[in-house]
Amino acid sequence: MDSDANIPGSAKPTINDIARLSGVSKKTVSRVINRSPLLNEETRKRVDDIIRETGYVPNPQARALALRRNFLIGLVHDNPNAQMVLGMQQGILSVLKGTEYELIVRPVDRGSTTLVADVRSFLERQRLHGVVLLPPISEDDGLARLCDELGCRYVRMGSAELDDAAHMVASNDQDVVHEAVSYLIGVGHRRIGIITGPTGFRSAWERRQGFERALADAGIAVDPALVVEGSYRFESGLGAASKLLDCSPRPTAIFASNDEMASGALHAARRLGLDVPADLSIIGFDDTAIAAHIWPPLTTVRWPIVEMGKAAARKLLAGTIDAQPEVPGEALFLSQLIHRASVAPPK
Amino acid sequence: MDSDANIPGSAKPTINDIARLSGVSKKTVSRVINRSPLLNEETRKRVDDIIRETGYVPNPQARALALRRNFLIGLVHDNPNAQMVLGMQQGILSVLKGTEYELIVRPVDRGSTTLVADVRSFLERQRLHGVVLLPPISEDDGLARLCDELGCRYVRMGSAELDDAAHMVASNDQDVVHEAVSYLIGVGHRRIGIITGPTGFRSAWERRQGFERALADAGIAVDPALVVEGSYRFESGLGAASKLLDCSPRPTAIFASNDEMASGALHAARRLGLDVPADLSIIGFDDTAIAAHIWPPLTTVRWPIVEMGKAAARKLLAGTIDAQPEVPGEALFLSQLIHRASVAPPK
DNA sequence: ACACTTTATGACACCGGTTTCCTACAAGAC
DNA sequence: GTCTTGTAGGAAACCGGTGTCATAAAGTGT
Repeated sequence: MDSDANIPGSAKPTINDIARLSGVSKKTVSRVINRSPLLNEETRKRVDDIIRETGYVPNPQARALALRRNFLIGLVHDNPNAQMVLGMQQGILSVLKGTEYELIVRPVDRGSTTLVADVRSFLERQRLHGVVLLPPISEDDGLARLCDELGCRYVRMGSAELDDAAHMVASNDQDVVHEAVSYLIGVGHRRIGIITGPTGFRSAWERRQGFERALADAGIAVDPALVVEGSYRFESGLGAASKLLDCSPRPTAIFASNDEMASGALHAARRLGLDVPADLSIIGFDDTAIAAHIWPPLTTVRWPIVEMGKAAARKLLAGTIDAQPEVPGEALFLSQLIHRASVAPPK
Repeated sequence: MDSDANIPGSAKPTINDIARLSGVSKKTVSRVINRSPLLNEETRKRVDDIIRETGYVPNPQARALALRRNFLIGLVHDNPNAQMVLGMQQGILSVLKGTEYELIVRPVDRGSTTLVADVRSFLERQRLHGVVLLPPISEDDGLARLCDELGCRYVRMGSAELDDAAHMVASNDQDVVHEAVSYLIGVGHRRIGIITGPTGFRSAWERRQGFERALADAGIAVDPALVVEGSYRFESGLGAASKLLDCSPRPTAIFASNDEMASGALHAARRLGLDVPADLSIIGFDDTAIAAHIWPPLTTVRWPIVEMGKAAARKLLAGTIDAQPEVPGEALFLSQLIHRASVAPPK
């Protein structure tokens, strides 16, 4: 059978071995591998059998050299949220599994002035098949242009539909925040604070927009004192919530633009002796592990992150041999409000 | 200057271009690239200047083919702890940064019967420079043997020093748990429960061992009823803690073998109306984000995970051009007990 | 002055695929 | 029976590096 496939030290078969064994030329073997249509069925079968018998697998390095293109998908990110990055990886990898593509991870510095140059040299060197850009750097149009210029496929993850839907996998942040804040209003809250994400982040802007729209729709004016900027970090949530809870009259509910800041807000409330949700309702965003495990369990918004990763990978593989059917309209994913125990009617 | 380096469409220079421009042979350029010692200083400089001027970068695919070895480090894992996986990635990547190595991520199924075969085909295909094995699969000797057989460098991450220290980056789980439990005993606890990790995991065994040794050293007998197995998941922590708190006399402290189970235990205590730490002290393990953000902030053990990642990468790069000085004795890393607010003397 | 290293470099094959171009042959048109 | 036309498959060059070995020039000892 696989006589020499497992003998340690025995070299792996190459395309030449297969050609010799099946009595055809390299090129014909290559045609078999690449499912060329102009091939005699009988020849194909003969070569195919040899390939199976020997356990031959084409050498990816040689292919990459000849094709000037690697079977690698890059994940370029600058995102501190471990769960998000890993969720993405998981989604992408689940689609890549069984194909000849592999995932290569490239964290970058958003702050760096050489960001675009760094990514450029990475893409040029590795000749990736495609890249997935995670927020916040996915919001950088310069990177998208770079990919276009380099002929590298790309998908941008984001919190809102952008113009180039072809390259976008997005979630409906604004709408779901609208829903969340409307829900707070629905249970009776009128003074609602928001801890926003940092200025310049699309996600921060979208979420804030959803917040303001919900208030506007309910005929509630936005009190600027109830809008405090955070940095998406725990400490900033703690600080921002303290500031909000100093206002008078005190807000009865807070929407935090991510879970980490929401848990900071929870701590701030506790320091003031406030009970959540009796004295203060809190809603977060992301549904990280912490949301479910904190006390009280946090009402929050769940991003279908793994699904989005799958969609991104499918987009990148579209048109290749390994392509999976692309689900139509899967550019926009709907986040979901997860009801737990951090919301109650105001006293 | 870099006349054609940035003209879109202009092909990237190859080794042939450099050879032609500097009037030497390909081989000599290759020698310059690889810092060959038997090279005239003057020639080197001339070629080096051309390389700099043109912005030439060797094609990694061609190198991989010729060398039969890729400049890729693999991260093979089957670990549900996002923070741990990402921390590792971060550590590894910080060492890889600036080198020509890239990181390629490969999650696997521990359960799968084809585990070793999967990893084998992955390694054979990609011809990685080396791999980092994360627990729990790093505990599988079969994989280590496989790497040896394939001539692939590897580093195993683990929770205890194993025999092959050359391939090991470990933490002192047992000792630090001993320290943690001794600390509980020190503040007065006598009935201490443990939620262990699942049987078969080295980390679970080590932590349990540390627990038992600490009790033994204090002359306290281990009550089998106070040892409950968990699965490292939140729900199992909740369940296990409920079981422990049903015992009478009730334990006054619980050591949970990871933070997720510790937070489950916290919930169990809250359901029974128990105050942590007044009625029940809890110590966790991992220092995940949740530990600091939960209420009360969890006393726990911090793995120097990023540092361990760096060490692993340094080990894999040792002896290469990109090698960084290997810190001697960095096979064993010391975890640290982080004191927060979930421990108090028993009533 | 001679053989004998040592040093610096080049020619050429090779890694394992793909692409281009060409040939041989069979089928169909006239 | 000759002339296209189409199809299956092969030869050789190529992708961009590296290894092996040969060679010319310079240095060394006697």
